Amino acid sequence: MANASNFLSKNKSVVLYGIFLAILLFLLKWLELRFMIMDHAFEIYAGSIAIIFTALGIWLALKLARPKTILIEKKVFIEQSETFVLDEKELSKLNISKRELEVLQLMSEGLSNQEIALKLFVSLNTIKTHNARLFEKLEVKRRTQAIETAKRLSIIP
Amino acid sequence: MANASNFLSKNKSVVLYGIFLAILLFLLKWLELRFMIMDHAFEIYAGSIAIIFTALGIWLALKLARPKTILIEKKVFIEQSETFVLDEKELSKLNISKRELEVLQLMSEGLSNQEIALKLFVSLNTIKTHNARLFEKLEVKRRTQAIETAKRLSIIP
DNA sequence: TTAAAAATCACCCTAAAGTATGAGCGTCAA
DNA sequence: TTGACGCTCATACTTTAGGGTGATTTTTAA
Repeated sequence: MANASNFLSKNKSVVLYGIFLAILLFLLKWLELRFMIMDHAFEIYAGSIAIIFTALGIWLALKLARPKTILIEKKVFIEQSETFVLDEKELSKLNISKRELEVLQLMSEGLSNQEIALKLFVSLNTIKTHNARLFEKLEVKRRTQAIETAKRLSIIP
Repeated sequence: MANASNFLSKNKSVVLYGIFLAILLFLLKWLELRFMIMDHAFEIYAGSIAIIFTALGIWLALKLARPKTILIEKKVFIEQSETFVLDEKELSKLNISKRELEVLQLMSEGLSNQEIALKLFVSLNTIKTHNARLFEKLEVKRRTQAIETAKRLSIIP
């Protein structure tokens, strides 16, 4: 859509130029006929043409050249929850298992160990074991630190 | 590599202009020949000069013009940490004091109550009292929930 | 100035979290 | 098949977190 109008506006210049050129040529022709200087001042004539057309070329080029600088800064505000992509590299680097990640996510939602255990149909002790391994792998001492670190590393949203 | 085709597509108008010019000149020539107005040699010469210098002008303009148009499309995914603005309305609505907010922030950084106490030069019991009030105001039961809720409400980054 | 809110701290108790160690079971690749 | 790994669970213990209550001292606002 923008291409079409763009092209038109550019072509308009071409058309204008063409008209201008025609007028100019006819003017020159008229001058020729009027003063009959063709044979005597040929160099002047040719020089004029050269200068005029050079200027025309420059004008045309500048006119048709693309706008100087278009800096489109597209700011995309998207919430983390929408944007979140799990950093699998980090995950495998830290060697965190699926189950551990699951526990970590529930932990970050504010669930207690008991609640996590109930949700995952396992015992409280199992969750504690997962936690211990998680803290070891994330090199932290508390669940709050684990959450903080995991979020920073894009392991959880 | 891509420059050549790029140049062509970008300067389609210029090429079109050249063709238009040629057609125009030939048209004029044809008119001349048809009506036998002038000597042919000069016309061809002048036309050549016009074409050459127009091309020169275009070339000059394009060559000397400022560096190619820079079109930057910058997608800025603004991170929470950069964007964070404290929701003061929520804060006053919940009636959370400055000190409590301070404790909440340190809490969210993964610090233990003891560490927070040391950092703020107060006793552990004081922190516990702050916590209790915080949990009450945020209507949560655990620090992890407090952090989760506070982040959701934009009370902490 | 005076009441209300904020900040401080203590004590006691319970609940939850975290540590350490050991072990059973299933899967999957070498 | 064997050994590494993941998941599970247990017991025992320590530490931290949280609840309840009461109290003192600043700060702040009416």
